[in-house]
Amino acid sequence: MRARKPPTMTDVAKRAGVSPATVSNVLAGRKAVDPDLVARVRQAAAELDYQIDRAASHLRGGKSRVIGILVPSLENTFFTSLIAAVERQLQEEGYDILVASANDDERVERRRLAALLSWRPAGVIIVPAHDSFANRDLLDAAALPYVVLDRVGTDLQADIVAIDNVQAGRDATTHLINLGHRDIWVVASALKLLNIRQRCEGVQLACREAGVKLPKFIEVGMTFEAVAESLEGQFETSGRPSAVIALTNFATMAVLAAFSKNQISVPAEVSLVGFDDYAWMSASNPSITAIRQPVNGMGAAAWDCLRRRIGGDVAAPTRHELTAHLKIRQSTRAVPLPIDITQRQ
Amino acid sequence: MRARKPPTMTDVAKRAGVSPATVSNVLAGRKAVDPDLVARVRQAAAELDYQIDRAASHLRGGKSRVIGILVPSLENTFFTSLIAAVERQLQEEGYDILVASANDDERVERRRLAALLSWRPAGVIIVPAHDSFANRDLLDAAALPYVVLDRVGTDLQADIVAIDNVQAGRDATTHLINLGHRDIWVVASALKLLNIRQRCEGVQLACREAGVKLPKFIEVGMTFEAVAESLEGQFETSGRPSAVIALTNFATMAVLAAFSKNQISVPAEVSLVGFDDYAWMSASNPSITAIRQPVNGMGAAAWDCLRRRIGGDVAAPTRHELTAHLKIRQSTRAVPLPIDITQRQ
DNA sequence: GTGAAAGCGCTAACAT
DNA sequence: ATGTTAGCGCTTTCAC
Repeated sequence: MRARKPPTMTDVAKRAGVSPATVSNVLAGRKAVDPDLVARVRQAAAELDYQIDRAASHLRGGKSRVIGILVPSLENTFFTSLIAAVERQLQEEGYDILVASANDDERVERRRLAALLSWRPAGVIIVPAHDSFANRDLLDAAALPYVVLDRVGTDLQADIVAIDNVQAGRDATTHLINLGHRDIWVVASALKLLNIRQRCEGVQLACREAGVKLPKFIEVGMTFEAVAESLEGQFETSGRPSAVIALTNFATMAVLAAFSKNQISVPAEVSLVGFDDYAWMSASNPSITAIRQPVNGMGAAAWDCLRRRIGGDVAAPTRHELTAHLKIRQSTRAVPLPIDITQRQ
Repeated sequence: MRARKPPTMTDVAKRAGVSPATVSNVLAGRKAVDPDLVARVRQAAAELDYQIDRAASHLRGGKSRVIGILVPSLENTFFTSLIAAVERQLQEEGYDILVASANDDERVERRRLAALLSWRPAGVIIVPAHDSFANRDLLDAAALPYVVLDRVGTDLQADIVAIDNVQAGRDATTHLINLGHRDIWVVASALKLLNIRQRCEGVQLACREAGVKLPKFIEVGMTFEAVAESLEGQFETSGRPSAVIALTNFATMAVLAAFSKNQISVPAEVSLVGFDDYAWMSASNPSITAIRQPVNGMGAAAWDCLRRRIGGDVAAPTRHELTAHLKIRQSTRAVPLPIDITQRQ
């Protein structure tokens, strides 16, 4: 199971009766080579099951064909879907991906990023653990192309791919307002992340546009238990909302769990708009109305941008903003009672 | 954003006034070095933000500190959780992971595997796309350690980490039988995968042990629509079961969706045991009784095994079989009517 | 169009 | 204990 060393380019060259340089040229298709030699080289390579050593190729050539991908967590489907989308694109062009998780911790992120960089990848795609993105200095120092996904500070001088979070928040809210909801709660694990704040902004915007009172924003923590507790506390002090917007896929699950625990029925008693669109949301009963982020589009856009940079594009950093779309299902419905117009503010 | 080259070991050596070899020894902690020089080297490295070039290190040293991970799909949470578990272990020991998806296609798997191997990783962890695992020849030819996860043929001469699928199927079934269920359907996207067949075996075993009639096994396809159609067809010809066991997490979702579409209430009308335990299953209403695979344990076992091999262990291939545990929630409940004893066979 | 030779950044053997 | 040297497998001038 160990020991036997893979054939080298020199082995192939000997077998084909040519020089290593020619083998290199044939296999990389870099220079014009006599068709006869091409055939001999290809056959020798096939016979030996030759596979180029990418590390050596990289070392000498300075070009690597690996991309580093660093995400805050590999336990969150949103990030792994992003990785899936990127991998789908990359592999077609002969690239591979080094994947690492920051485990939601900026110090871990720094360590993992350094590790990825030590492979001298052709580029990096990163979803920062925090939107301050303190570790970008490593990327800048490494002087390689990178794309920042999803969580992004405003003033970042870098290529960015994100969704229009304000619009996403606005669409969700407008949908609920159109259904007659006036008492909306907005729930997120943490309100400090920029993309979450932007979603909140969109919510407020929609309310102001409709002349509806602003919703309550609730930060609920990172575990199902914490979320249930927060919400139960809110129920006691403020009664119950007519609708809830959950701003992440985790929040969506946690709110559902809390409702289920408190025997609050969706959508009969409370409507729910979730975030991110995953299979379980359509399987769930009721199926969940959700804001669907274009994960594939984001992955494709990131790679598109990165490839251009690797190719030498030196244009100013770009910001790709994709649009999230509301997928309406069963978890939202019109408020059953006539709207009390005096509630408007 | 490009151009600037990272400092090399020679740069560090010059700055510290020592030889490159000493820098190497200090940084790798391989040989005893004078504390004074150690300090100088470390400082020089820090000042230059030196990061070792792992490709070069690998080329020269023959040891790589990358592990290739190949899974059938990156869209399935089960596989990405496995990756997360492995990454968590690996990174602590300075390893990184190259990740690739076979996209459920053996030919793609072959290409991706070849790509991973061309990095000459220290080892490979693979969940084969099919349990025939035709592509293992590539791995054997590469003569490097690898661990096969989850989907495994019986006679495989390799290190294997899997769960006891028979036991898992048996536990699910026994639970239902104990609740009085006698008319059980077993649902899977595809019945040909070995681990699925083993789960089915466990189901039959439990039935025979309890003297209960064997369940109906239904292959339902890979999309929600296909699953709903299959099940609806079965309802027409065979009526409805009192309980369903879904043998994968996808099947679990799809069955739920089909029930929801046909307004079949869980668990009032039908009990449901799902497979794999994910957050949404506890958030769902009703929460889903499920067979929980020890994903972290599997990842840890795989790395444990692989690391030993990398370290030179040449013992005979081992098979690590972990146990899946039934997590009982709300989607299963006792049949409401007294059991008709005449139904027993 | 092809080959010879140099060298990418590092580590392991050897010499000091 | 440290430095010198050679060379991992490849690509890239530069001769021919």
